[in-house]
Amino acid sequence: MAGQAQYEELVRQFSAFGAVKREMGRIMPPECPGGSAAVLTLLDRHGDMRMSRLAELLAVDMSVTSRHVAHVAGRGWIERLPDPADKRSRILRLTPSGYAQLGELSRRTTELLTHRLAHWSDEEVGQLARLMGRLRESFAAQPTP
Amino acid sequence: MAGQAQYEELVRQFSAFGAVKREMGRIMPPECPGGSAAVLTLLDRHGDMRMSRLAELLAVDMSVTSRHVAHVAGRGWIERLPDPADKRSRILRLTPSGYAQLGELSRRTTELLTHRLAHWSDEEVGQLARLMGRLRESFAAQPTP
DNA sequence: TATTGTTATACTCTATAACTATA
DNA sequence: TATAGTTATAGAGTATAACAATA
Repeated sequence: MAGQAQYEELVRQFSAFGAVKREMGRIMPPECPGGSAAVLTLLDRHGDMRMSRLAELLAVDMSVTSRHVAHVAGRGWIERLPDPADKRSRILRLTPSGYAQLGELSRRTTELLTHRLAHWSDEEVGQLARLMGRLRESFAAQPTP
Repeated sequence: MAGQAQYEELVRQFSAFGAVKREMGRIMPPECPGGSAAVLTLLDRHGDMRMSRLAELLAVDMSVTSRHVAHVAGRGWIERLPDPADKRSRILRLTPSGYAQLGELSRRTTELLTHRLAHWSDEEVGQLARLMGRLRESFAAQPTP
C-alpha cells in the first residue's frame, strides 16, 4: 500500500516512458510500425488465433486490431484462414515471411537495448520486466466498468 | 549485461504497457489530455521555464510542445510571459487555475492507482518507479545520432 | 437476436518543413 | 547567419458507431 507522493512519482515515470517507446519505434523497419510488430510478436508467442483473441491480447478494440491485421496481411507476414467452426471468424497464422520479419525485429531491438542498457545487470533487466508484467496484470484484472 | 531472450521479454512488456497508459488516459478530464497533463506536471516539478526547456523535458520536438502549450494556455492553466533576456522567448508559468487542475489530476490518478495497485507493497511501487526512471536516463544519455 | 469482423469518422500524439521574429 | 517559437501537413494509434455476414 503506497502513498500519494509515490503514486505521483510513478505517474511521472509513466509519462516519461513515452520517450523510450518513441526511440524503440524509430529503429523499426518503416514497413513495420509498432502495431504490426505487436501482432507478429503475439502470434509468435501464442500461436494461431482468431481476431477476437488477438484483440484481447493487444488490449485494444477489435476495430483497431482489424486495421493492424490488414496491414500485416497486406505485407504477406500472416495469412487469414477460414475457421471451420465459425464462418464469421478467421484464423491468423504467421507465414515464413512473417517469421523472417520477426527475426529482423529481434535483431534491431536487441542491438538497441544492448547499447542503451549496457550498464544494467541481468537482475535489473529481469526485475523491470517482471514489475512491468505485474503492472499490466494489475490493470487487466479489473477492466474499466 | 543481459541476453537476447531477456531483452525480448522486456520489449514485450514495453508493448503491453500501452494498455496501462490508455487506461490512465481514460480517467483524465476530457479537457486535459495526456500532453496537457505532462506540461502542467513538469511546470509544477521544475518551475517557470522557456519553451525550449520544456520541449527538452518532454523529450518531444518543440513543434509538439508548442501545440500542447497552446492548448494549456487556452484553458487558462498557464500564462506566457515575455522573457526580458530574449524577445523571441516566452516564460511559461502555472496560474492558480493550473494548480487547481493539477490537484484534480492528482486526485484521479491516485484514486485509480490506489485500486489497481492495492496489493503492491510500498517497496514494489518505489522499485518500479526507480527502474523506469533509470530506463529513461539510459535512453536519454545517448540521444539518437 | 447476438456475435464476428470490417469500415468510416474523429481525436490525440508525433515529426518534418516552411515560416516569423529576434539575436 | 543562427536561434526561439509557430503553424501546416502528414502519419501512426486509438475509440465509437454503423454495417455485413453468420450464429
